[in-house]
Amino acid sequence: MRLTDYTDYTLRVLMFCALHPERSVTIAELAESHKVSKNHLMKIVNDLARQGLLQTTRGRGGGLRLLKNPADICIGDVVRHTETDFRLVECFDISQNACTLTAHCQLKKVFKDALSSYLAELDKVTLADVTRPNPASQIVSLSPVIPLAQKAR
Amino acid sequence: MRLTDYTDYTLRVLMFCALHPERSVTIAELAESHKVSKNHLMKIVNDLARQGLLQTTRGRGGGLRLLKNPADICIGDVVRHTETDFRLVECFDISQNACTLTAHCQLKKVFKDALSSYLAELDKVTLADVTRPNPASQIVSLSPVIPLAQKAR
DNA sequence: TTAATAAATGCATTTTACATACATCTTAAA
DNA sequence: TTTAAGATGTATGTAAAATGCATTTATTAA
Repeated sequence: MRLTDYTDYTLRVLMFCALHPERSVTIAELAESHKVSKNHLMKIVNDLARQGLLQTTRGRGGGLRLLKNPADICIGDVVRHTETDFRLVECFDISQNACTLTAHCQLKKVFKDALSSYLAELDKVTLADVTRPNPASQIVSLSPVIPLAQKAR
Repeated sequence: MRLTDYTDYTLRVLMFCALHPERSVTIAELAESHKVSKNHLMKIVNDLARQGLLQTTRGRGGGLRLLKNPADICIGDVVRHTETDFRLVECFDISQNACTLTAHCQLKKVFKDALSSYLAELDKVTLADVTRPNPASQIVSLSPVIPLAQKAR
């Protein structure tokens, strides 16, 4: 039970854009700073653009910009879009339900409730929440940022 | 984001045993009735035995028996054992944390909370709960069970 | 004591989703 | 008109999961 890198990177792209609202961010820049395949990011960015979350402009000086206010972008919704396969137990998929315990099988409901609960938790949080510096992170940022900057080869 | 078949089958094995407390259940029987690889079930059964949930006896007349009361077997605990990879976002794994947004990254906590919430929901339910016939299932069981029985070739 | 039955174990193979790479095209700006 | 950016489609690589195969060990009944 794990989220895909796709979801992970999607959130990072959004966060990065949210942290640089004053300028255009390029895919190349994101790929470099996060050490991810450019091609992979391309698909992610493209999907986000189709969803209306990002504005993309091609050509020199182009790049990405958030189209919505970070406070209006809900993490739960992002994850619902990126995670395509929420199949939890076989009974979920009615078309190939081979469960011979059907009469007794209440697993469906149990896992459905658990998933709802999971997503409900994510729904409480917006992009603004996860990009706003918090007390703990302030401590981290006291240390020089040079090592991190150097990492971005 | 999906559970493995391993988890799915594990729960089915437990349910099947819980539904037949009066006798020994064999792996061959489970494999046939659930249309699953016997080998796969062997590993599952073996793991359950190691966890102390099942008693296994080899040889003629052998098979499986639940060692605990179904009401004492919590679905959340079962899933915690079978799902080995709960990695949600990269930051979860400190050893290879390459997140350059660390100072601002509160994703960790968000997904940790969501996961807790997910498992907490599963913790509310026991094996006894999911094997006890409920009103809805009674309706289902009104229809003849012959088609399902025939399916088990 | 031997044949049959059932689980235990280790290794090999297949499958599948995900990730990555490659190639080509389109758009826009300098 | 060249360069920088994203768009798109296809192909390949990869790792985890699932399955298959072969052998061993334990138990019971004939």
